[in-house]
Amino acid sequence: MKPSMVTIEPYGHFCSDCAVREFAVCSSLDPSELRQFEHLGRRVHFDGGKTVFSEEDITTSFYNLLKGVMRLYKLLPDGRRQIVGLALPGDFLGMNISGRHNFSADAIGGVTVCQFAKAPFGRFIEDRPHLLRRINELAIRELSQARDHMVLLGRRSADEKVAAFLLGWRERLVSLKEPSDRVPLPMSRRDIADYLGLTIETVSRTFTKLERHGAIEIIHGGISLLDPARVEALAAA
Amino acid sequence: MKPSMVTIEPYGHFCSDCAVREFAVCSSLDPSELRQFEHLGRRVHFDGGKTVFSEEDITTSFYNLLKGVMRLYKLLPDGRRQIVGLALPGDFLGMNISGRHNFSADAIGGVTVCQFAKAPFGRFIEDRPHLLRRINELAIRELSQARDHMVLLGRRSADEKVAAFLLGWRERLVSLKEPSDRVPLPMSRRDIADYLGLTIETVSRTFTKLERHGAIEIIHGGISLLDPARVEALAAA
DNA sequence: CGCGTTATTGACTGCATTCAAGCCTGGTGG
DNA sequence: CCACCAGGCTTGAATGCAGTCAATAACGCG
Repeated sequence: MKPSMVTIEPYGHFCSDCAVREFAVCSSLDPSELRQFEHLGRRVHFDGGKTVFSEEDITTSFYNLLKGVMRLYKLLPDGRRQIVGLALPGDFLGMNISGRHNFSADAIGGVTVCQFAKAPFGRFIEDRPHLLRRINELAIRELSQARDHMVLLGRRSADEKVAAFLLGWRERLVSLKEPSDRVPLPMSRRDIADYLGLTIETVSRTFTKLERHGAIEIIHGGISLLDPARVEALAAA
Repeated sequence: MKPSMVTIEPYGHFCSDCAVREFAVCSSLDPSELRQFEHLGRRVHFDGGKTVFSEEDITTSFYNLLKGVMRLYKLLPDGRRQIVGLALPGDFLGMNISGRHNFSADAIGGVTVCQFAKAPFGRFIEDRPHLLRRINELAIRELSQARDHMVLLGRRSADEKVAAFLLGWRERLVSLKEPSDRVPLPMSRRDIADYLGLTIETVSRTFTKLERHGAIEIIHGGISLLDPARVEALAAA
């Protein structure tokens, strides 16, 4: 049977075999807290392309990404899109102060999230400052990434953007202990373009240029980093 | 006597007359906590142009901006600069997870900050989750601003960038209860350009164009918004 | 096998940058 | 008080990088 687009597993009893337990928000919880925590979240699966939440939605849930990749983006009224982040397992989504998500989030390929209803999660945090501290850490880390990305968007050339993207993406995957020189790129050229503030044509041309120069090889579903040093030089640190 | 570039006031006894008490981090503290808090911070004044902290500095202090405007920026090795934020009174600076500031911060015009040594401040937070919660709120607000700015940098034209900047800046000043249609711009054209990912020439040309169209008037140290609706239309929401 | 989608490649355009003068303003010293 | 200078700002002309428009190629899917 073909899986439905959104599959919900029953509540509870899953933290023990959770792949992101060590580095997600839940890393701050001790074993007994973790048992209570299990009952707050449920695993939900989204097929590729599905929208998990939208920019103007009222926030009813937080999400802990367990598996897969998500694009976080904002749209201008005329349809121009800027991807403001690519989420990987361990990322925590949904915090805001306006009561609304201020960006949209789609699954890129299949995705599994741990979904928490806002109110009970809020109550759970209430008397667990170490969890709040952990959430704060993650927010500050994202803020730092956001600032780096602003530099890329505002001050780097197309070549530098693409090179920096490949290295940065590889780096993030490595920290999730994926292998190394073969860099999978599950997102489309359009996604890459919208992440880097470019057009698909420019991304495509730049990939081809890098390949012609022997820096990378374009393979199915990703690239192979043939000459990391050369790519680093192009990224202009 | 001409004031020295950095003036340090003695510790303590200043929260009571602090202009940002209501909306800065300290808004989360009750009166008795505030009295303790006073002894942690000291006011420091920086003249215009002075650097308060630099990108690669090890973090030894946090800062609560009391008065003035600061530019927060990152530099590329070849000197290109991207301003990643403009800080106004009430903003809290210095949080990071790497132990180093990951951006630099200069005073634009004279600035007064409330400076907290990292260790005692950390200890003070320890058993005051409401303060941590407040810091988290501010981080999330900044994250939201950062994402908006990414859209501007990656997907907006020069005209849209400048128009959106003027409106956004006015909005922030209004929320600090500055008047309205006269928008002071204490920062230089270079600062504006580096904030918007443009060159000074483009910023200057765009200002002139807006003025010729009757949307704004360029006045000394700022602009006057003659036709806000027109500027909003140009900003493309 | 054929269709629709995604990616690549090419030719041309145009927006923002670069290069280059000139202007205006504020501060300094005669 | 005014002349001069330095730095910031404005304006103009020319260039070039990335975007647009368009055609083709490759792929995934039924």
